[in-house]
Amino acid sequence: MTSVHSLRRTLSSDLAQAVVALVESEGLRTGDPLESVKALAARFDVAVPTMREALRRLEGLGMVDFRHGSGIYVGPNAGRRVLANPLQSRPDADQLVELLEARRQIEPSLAMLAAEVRDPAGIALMDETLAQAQAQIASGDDRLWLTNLDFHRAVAAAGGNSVLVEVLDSIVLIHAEDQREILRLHGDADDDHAEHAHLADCVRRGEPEAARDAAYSHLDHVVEVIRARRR
Amino acid sequence: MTSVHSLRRTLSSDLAQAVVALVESEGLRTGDPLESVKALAARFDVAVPTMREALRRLEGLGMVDFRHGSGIYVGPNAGRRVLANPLQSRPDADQLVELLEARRQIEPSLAMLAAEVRDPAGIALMDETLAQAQAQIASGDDRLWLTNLDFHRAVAAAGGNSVLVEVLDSIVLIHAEDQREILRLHGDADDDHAEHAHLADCVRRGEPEAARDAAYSHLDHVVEVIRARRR
DNA sequence: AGTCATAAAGTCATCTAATCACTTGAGGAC
DNA sequence: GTCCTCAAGTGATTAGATGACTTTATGACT
Repeated sequence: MTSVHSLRRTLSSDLAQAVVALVESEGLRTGDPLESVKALAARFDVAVPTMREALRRLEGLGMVDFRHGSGIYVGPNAGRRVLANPLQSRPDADQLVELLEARRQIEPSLAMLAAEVRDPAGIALMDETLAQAQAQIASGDDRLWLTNLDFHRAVAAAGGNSVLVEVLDSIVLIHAEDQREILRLHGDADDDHAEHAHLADCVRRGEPEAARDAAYSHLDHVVEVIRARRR
Repeated sequence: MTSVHSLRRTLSSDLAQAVVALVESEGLRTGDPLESVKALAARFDVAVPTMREALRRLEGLGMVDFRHGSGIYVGPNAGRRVLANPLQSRPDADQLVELLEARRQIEPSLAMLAAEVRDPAGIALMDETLAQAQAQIASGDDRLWLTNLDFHRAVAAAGGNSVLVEVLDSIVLIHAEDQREILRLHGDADDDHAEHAHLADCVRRGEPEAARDAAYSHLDHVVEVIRARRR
């Protein structure tokens, strides 16, 4: 059952690994420029098209960005271990339910950890996103759904475990575009916000069980809304 | 906080997406052959190197495999939404602890779901990996650590939620190579196996709370073993 | 009939070279 | 100082070539 596929080494796979090692050894971060394709090809003594193929591998993973006319930059996924597949198609109705059920299973344990650890940066992010959501509800801002995603990320961040942050972020990203529709179907942004606020309170107060239950009932509610739509 | 990076469309990114759509529309699965690079280039009316760049993006994600002299095949990650970054370096000691703590937080909820759902395929896999592990312990087989990974995957599978299976698999893959060392440090394969067997019993019997606690104490034990090594 | 060896065709892997589109920085004019 | 223009550098895509690998077809032998 252990995954078995092509293990043949190619220059492009070795080069991709070498670029990752270079990014790490030079302490580069998202947004930092790398050498140009031509310079990298020279550094590793390969042809430009071969270097480009290697860099496209990295680009597919979000580890580098090509900027036309400007150069190659370290991408948003540099240093990240768990990823959302950027090329997977939008979930259908069944898959969306499954996704939300997965969240309903996982997020309570993340909320619990958040209430135990109460990482200050995560707490600050929770507060920030709650305030922003409040303002967006008041002004009818269309971007509320994005802010709600950020709230969930912030809860994960309050647990102080970067792997869990990546996991939650990956799950959320898979159906990011659907969140807008979910919010619309929910039909009550104030109610949704109140559930978020209650969860945040439990986390802030350091009540793991309450936080777990708040996260569960919030996600359970969302699952029910989406289930209802499927009938 | 929402990720912002290059949104400029290129042929290679459009082509990558088009190949994914082609794989889906033709119902292709891991291991199935695609058309040759040359034929794909002709199909999409682009030059071969451009097609190759697009396919390298997909290769980076594990969605296609290039086989020298043979052709392009659908890769192991086709259809998969949550991935482990194949190019991330091995975790250092701190990161390994963080990873295991993440598992300690998540796997109890997966075990709980497994005990609630008891998906037959997942249960069968659990039984199979336990029996295999038993045989490997008896014969001193070096591959025990691989089988133990499969056991954890099987528990996730028993929950019947494919997103959670991918999540668990991704987390496990991040530190796959370290599992060998973890098992060595644990020093007691029989004890480890007994913990697995106990967890499997709870799942089989449909006891969610017991399964959750079994998973937690098992992972907690592993975390302690690794922490001890760090001192 | 089946098996084995060889050659040809097809395919990937890497390279060289060219042209076009975009960005950045330097220099000059005001 | 600011603004504009141009040149240099950079990515994007194409065309073409050679070498390494795999698969298939054909012929010879048993």
